[in-house]
Amino acid sequence: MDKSLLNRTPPSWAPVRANSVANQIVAQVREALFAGKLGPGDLIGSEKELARQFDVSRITVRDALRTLETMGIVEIRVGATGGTRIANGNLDHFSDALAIQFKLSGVTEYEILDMQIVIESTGTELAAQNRTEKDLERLSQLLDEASLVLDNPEEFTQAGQKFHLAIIEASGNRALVAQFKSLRHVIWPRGAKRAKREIAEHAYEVHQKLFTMIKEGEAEPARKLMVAHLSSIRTIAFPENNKQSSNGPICC
Amino acid sequence: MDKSLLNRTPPSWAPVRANSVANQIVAQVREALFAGKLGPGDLIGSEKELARQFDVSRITVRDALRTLETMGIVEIRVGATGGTRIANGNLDHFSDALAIQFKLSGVTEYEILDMQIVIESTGTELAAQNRTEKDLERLSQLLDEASLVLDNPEEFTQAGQKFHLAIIEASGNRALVAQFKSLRHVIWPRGAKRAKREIAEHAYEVHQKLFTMIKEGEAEPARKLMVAHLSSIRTIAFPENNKQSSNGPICC
DNA sequence: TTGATATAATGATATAACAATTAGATCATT
DNA sequence: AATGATCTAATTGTTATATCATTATATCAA
Repeated sequence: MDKSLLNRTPPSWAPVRANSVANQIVAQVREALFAGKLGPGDLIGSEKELARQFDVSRITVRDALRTLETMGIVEIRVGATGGTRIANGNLDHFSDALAIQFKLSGVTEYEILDMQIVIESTGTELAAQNRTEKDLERLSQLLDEASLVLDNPEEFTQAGQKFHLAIIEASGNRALVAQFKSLRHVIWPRGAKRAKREIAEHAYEVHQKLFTMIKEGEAEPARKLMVAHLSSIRTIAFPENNKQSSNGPICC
Repeated sequence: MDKSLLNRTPPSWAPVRANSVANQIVAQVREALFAGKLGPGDLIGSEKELARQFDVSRITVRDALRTLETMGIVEIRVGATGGTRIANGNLDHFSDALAIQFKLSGVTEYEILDMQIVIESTGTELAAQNRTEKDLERLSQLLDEASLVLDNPEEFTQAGQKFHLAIIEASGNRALVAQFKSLRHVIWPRGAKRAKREIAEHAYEVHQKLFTMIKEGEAEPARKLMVAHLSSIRTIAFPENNKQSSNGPICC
């Protein structure tokens, strides 16, 4: 990296902010990452060093680093031996970002609910095909935990969510997990809807069946059961608008 | 927003950076957005105003704004009547962010390709169910455009991608559109793969069939054809690794 | 009415300084 | 020698002040 790489006199027609010095630094680090010149854990340098290398002020470097940090490209640590390093991937950042865009774009709850059914049923099908022994252990453990809190609506709901996530993770597709997480926050934003005892028992039974199907590799039955399960949850969570999705039935 | 909302003396056990003043400002704006107190287009204020409101320096405000901007929550404009506003959703920027995270996380091409097939086949199915007359017009128009550039690999590829996007948009589910877009350029960053004449003709025929099925509401056939179509594209684009996805067949 | 110009608001960048945090070195004590 | 306290240097976090570049609006002249 060298200051000579910075274009201090960009074409006049270009927007200002896109060509800011800070953004040029961001672009350079990004490109170095995709070119394989930088990888997770690599030290980029301290703010002072970078300011000297690029021949810009610390403020400008900070702007760039803040952007890179928010993108999840770098991690910043304070103190001695601190500084900026290439981050390890964290897909949760992306899920958060996508969730924000849903909010800003005015995507409705129904659209998201429909997508949840799509993603989660697919994940269930894949889980039945690809689950490892470790996945099964995890699912079994979560089932046990849930069985202990059947009378505690809040904790049971939480345990149930963990179970659902564990199923998706058992699919073996991290891209799918990332998309799933981006949709997850929507259903229970208020943490309000709580499962009463009888409802919890029913959900627990379904979870047990799902576990068996996934264990036995019964992909299509597992998928169908998950679709029914989620539709049932939707009915409980959104009783006021129990009409079918405006888009008609989703798959199957 | 008021400076009294900033916690200047956080618990000593908490990590430093998470409690930085700048990050507290970020959190406040974010929460205001999700609480509905702020919406797209709302003016947050200028750096100077915000610095006064929060009783912090301009630099600190800038740090926060830069983060919010990278998150896609705000848009910043320079000049008179400039300042920071809550952004409109922009999903296209995210493929970049997602591609970076996939890269850093070591997510494989296969996981991404599988996910693309899931999203796109589902979108096709929904399009056959929910497409409007306007959607059909758009699709028809794009078909016509593609037919004119069968001999121009680059333009045909571009037209084809537009057609695929239009199908997804015809699904009527913006969350699905968002997820589609987020995966879209992850693998083909430069629109590199080009279709030769015979391949283009075949793709064009498939697109025509897809159009007819979507028009006639034949959801399941349309889905299956799209899966086959994408698998075919994958074979062309990734001939070296034509083995089946490590996770086994996806759905259907 | 139109077009050029001045003005004021705003972000972008620079410089200097101090505060808070952190890892590692140093040193005293047992 | 081991241990714990303390010091030190490096680094990010924050503040203050100033200047430059950009941009919408107002003003004014033709």
